[in-house]
Amino acid sequence: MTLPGVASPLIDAILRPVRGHMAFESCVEQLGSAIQLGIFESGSKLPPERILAEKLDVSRATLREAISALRSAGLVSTTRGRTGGTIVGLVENARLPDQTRNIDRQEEIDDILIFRRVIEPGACFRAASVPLADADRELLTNSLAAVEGAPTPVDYRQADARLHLAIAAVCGSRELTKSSSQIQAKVHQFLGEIPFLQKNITNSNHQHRKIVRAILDGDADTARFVMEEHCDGTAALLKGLLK
Amino acid sequence: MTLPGVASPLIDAILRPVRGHMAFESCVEQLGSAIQLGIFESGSKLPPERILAEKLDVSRATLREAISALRSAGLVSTTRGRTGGTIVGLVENARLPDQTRNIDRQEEIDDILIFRRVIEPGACFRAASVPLADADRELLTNSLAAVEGAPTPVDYRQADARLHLAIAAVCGSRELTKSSSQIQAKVHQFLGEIPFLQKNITNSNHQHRKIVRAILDGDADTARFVMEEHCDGTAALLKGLLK
DNA sequence: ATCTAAATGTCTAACGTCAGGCCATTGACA
DNA sequence: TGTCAATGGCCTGACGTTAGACATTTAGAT
Repeated sequence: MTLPGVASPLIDAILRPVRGHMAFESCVEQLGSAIQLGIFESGSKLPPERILAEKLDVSRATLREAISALRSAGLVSTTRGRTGGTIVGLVENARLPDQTRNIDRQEEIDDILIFRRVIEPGACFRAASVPLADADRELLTNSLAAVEGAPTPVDYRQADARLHLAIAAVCGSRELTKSSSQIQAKVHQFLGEIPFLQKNITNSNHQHRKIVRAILDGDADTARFVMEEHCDGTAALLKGLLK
Repeated sequence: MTLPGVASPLIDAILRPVRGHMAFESCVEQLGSAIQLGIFESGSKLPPERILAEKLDVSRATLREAISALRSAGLVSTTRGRTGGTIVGLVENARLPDQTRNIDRQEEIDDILIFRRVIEPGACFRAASVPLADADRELLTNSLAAVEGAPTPVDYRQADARLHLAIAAVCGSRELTKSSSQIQAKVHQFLGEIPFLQKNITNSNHQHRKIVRAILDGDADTARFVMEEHCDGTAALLKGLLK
């Protein structure tokens, strides 16, 4: 299935059961986000429909419609037969049917940035305050390395989202992870609409390193403080460039 | 409708649109929680079905089934005619059909307490960091007064939940408010299962006062720190008494 | 060659939900 | 006293979702 790597421990964390109706839309959104955030790596296979349907807690029929939509959008392709399955394509092409009405948009941006400013520093503080399992420590260092080694802007943004998600995931609260994944999906979407600024990346990388180091060292205050600055930086950028 | 007071500014905040299916269950949960948290005060009338259905974004048929369930549970009673409506009954009687399977329960408690420990201190910090409108400041002082003046344990727990929710609400993020209301509903449910300890209440009241004062004074660090202690106190209590 | 396993593809009956209209009841107001 | 407006109560047709059974395709094992 999905190749082992930074992504795979996150899959189970991000694939929370869809709640009831809107089942189709929610599936498209979750799978689409997961693919665009690189939780499912390009070229890898999605789990079999029956398994995926179970994880998302929807019927296979509904899941299939969602996959069909993703296929129309060019995000995945499907083959049949024994080794068949749904393969994640290159993300560059794809554009999910815009769901964003421009009304309320400014409000939505403010909303998510406030929420983020609460969640992410809090998650850093928590992550640094508790003893972490080796797997968690490794997840963090691998995620950090992936961000720093990202060759292209698209890869960078995906790796960045995964790092942030990983920090939430090691806290051990499903609800917290869920909120973080919502946030990453939205922020990722917004970041895709502004130019890629080298200066900002350099700065972010510096902050990422400090955050991960502080978490691994158990320095909760520093982890939280640097994440606050990091969030403020992104917020300023988005507010400035996205009007 | 609902009497003016601390509750009414919160109604619109907590009544977020239900998403699609599970529509019935979600309605029961939202309305039931709102009633048990005292967002709808005892003896007051719910908004007319047509209005409520619109706010919850469900069909009237579905809403009516939910209300019918609440009626069976003894939470509300309904009268017809021009001045008819659905009246909120005394909460003491009621017991929503348990939705909690005892499996996963410990896990659920840990999950929500971790989430709370992130959300609530973060919300305090945020609330103290931004200039608050007069209405917000008043909401906070009124909510605090309601907690301190609560005559019975049930009232106390309701008022407590509302104070916490109010702090989140003044931050101005719908997502944050939503998370907080989820947390309050769960924590309120758990608190209802442990004895009412005067010592703990005295301590909590002291912390509440400090928190609200710090928020109103713009002392973000203090607000956050005291809320951290407050959450830790509740967490310790629940973990100790709820096994 | 043939069989088996693993995956996608397809169909159907039952159910929950929706939108909207109409009916029944009751108090307020002219 | 009679009318009206606001409210809960009820019905119908359409649609999305579910659960499960069954069909098809393909690669490997026998």
